[in-house]
Amino acid sequence: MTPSTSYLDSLNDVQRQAVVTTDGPVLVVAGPGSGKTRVLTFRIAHLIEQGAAPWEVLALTFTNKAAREMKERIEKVVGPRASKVWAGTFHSLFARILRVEANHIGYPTNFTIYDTDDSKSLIGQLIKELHLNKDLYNVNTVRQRISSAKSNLVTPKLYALNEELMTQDRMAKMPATQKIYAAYTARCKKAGAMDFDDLLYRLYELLQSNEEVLKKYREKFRYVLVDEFQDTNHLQYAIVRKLVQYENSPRNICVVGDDAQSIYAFRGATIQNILDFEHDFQKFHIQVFKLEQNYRSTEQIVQAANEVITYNRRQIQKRIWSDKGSGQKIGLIKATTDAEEGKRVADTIMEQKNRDHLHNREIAILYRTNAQSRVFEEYMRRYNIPYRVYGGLSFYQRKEVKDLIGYLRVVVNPQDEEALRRVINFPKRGIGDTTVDKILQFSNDQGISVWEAVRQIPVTSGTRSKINAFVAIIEPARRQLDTANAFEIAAQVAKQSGLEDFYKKDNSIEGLGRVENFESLLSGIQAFVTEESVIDAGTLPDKSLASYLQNIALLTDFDQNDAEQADHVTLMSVHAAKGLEFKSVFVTGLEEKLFPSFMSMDTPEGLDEERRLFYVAITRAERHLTLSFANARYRYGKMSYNEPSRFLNEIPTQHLDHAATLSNNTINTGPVNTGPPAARVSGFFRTTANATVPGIDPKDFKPSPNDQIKPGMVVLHLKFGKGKVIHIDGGIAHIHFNAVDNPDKKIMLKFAKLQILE
DNA sequence: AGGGCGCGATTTTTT
DNA sequence: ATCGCGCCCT
Repeated sequence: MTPSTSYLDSLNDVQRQAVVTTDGPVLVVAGPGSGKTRVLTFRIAHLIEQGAAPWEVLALTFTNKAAREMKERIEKVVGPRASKVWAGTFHSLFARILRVEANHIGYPTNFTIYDTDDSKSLIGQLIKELHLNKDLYNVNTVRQRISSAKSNLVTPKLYALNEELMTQDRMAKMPATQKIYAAYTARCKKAGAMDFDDLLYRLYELLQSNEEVLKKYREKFRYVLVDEFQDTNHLQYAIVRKLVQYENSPRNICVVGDDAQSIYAFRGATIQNILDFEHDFQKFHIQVFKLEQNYRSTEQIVQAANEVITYNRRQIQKRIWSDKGSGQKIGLIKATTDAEEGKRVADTIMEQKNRDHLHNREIAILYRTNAQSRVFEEYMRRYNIPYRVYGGLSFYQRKEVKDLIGYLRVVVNPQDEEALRRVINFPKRGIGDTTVDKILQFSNDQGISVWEAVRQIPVTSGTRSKINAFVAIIEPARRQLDTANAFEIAAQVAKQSGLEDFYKKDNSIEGLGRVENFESLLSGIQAFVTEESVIDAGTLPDKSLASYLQNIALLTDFDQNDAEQADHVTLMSVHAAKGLEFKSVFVTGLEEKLFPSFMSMDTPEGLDEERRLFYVAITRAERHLTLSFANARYRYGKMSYNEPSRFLNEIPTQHLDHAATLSNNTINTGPVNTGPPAARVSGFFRTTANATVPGIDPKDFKPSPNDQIKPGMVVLHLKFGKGKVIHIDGGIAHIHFNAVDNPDKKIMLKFAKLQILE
């Protein structure tokens, strides 16, 4: 049978090579917008068309979204067979394997997945139990150390033997970190719980310790693909290697990545893996394909990106190119304040919507830190532009959601110590910290699970009846685990636990929001039992509570693509924008110490990562790219003044829209007397003109209450000087200033500081 | 057990 | 500014 290979026609030469080279190790270096996902999905489709069984293909991604996208696109080519492909995130696919094999490593197959909060809570508990000084032992720091140890295959034993780590801990005055790590590992195991790192580490352990299982999966996964390879950590690569690197292996491994888009080094990702991959598979005729044609952006944008990235030290040589024509130059907004930046971005969006007929959904505002979103939200509302902010607290991290999930977790796995601690006395039922501590201690002393401790611990009769009240919520639900579906149990627990009433009692605005979340969790569970498809089908093909919990443990907000169709402007951090594209992109807050972040700018590595982040940001744009910065912005409650970002200077001026720059330059002022002196010289962005109106000493300036400002008044503004209020309209004052080039300003009273003169 | 106050730090984030 | 914390007092 000659398989249909017409899908190959839509690929360029390099892409096609990367798709049809199905034997032996392949490294695909894929620049932004170069059709990476296309290559990956077509490659999988091609494998299947060439006779591979779908279930022999393992395709690993980082996000559920990427996995879903990939599956959908494979299905378009090969049909329903696509659902049998093992395509998913590292964590979800490994969890799926562990659900089957966990007993080989001393875990129950219904193990709980601890999220980051659970890990932190347990570490906090251990710091307490080990009588360590919590001023010296910071929970976050310890968790980081443990996480990074696991990601580097360092077990508690190896940790103790590692002089470097132990010395670091001693230097940081936390010499018992290894002890915490060891205790943490034991307690997770005792609770039948794996944290996110464990889903990887325990799989590695399994493959390492059990020849039979290793052989089984080596034979099963004849084709292995890894997306976003630059984001993998050592542990992930170790597992991949374990699966494909062995005697007589066909080594059908294909990794796809872009070193220039590595922006997660801060959480353990290492582009060293790309270099190691080349090295590790060199003698097996590794083939390297570079996808350099960019199908996303115009030349101005692509060339600017190329220039910027040359400032980085180490990189795989490549130069992306585009045949989409020169396109528009890159816009630049120089604002005096963050508020003005917000306004000018909103103005430009209005302009683009009118002139270029852009839809809201084709526009994105990107920033380095989530805190920057506020001003943009403000102006989007003011201009009536629909928008959506991504990031922040995810649905599943909300307290009211975690509370109910906590109960459900105890129902499914009563050994789950973290969930138990969370809910045993919430809503309050008179079981205090002292009692909870006693239970934990009893559990540890007697070597029994926390649940057995709850039931057996000898206590006063008053406490006993309170504990029994709690047991009476859990036990009946447990008895129904095999017969009732997830929703039936959840609805019952929501009532009996008192959680539902607790939240409904609160009539504050936030309280109503919590009720809403609580209910939408319940309806989500209902949807889970009624709907056919679930995100990662195959873990458990049933509607049980256990199955539900497994499904949501690895979900994030991003996966709730409810409003994805809606026509709104997107506001998100640059990190969150990775992998996305928009017709028009605004990269905002381009100031030293913000982007690049002050947290990263003292080391060359940190700065390089910030630059890659900038590279990612600008390559999100298809046609319109606008960069912006403010001379002054509110940060941490005070005004701060920073130089324009060095990254701006790294874009050749020929790509920048000077017309726009000049016409908007009228209010490009330096800081007003206060703030650090402008020390940095080079670079055409350096602000030279000081447009501050002479004769005003900020010390004498006393802003008047904004509600006293009325039309006809003469007011003083720190930057613009004296002006006359023409009229006020919806909180916006139209003021005519005398001393600036662009005299008519619309000023929002909410933000403005104006002093009434007459 | 729980509320309140004062202090300190402040990026990015998937699973 | 704001949030989270830890501690102390009721």
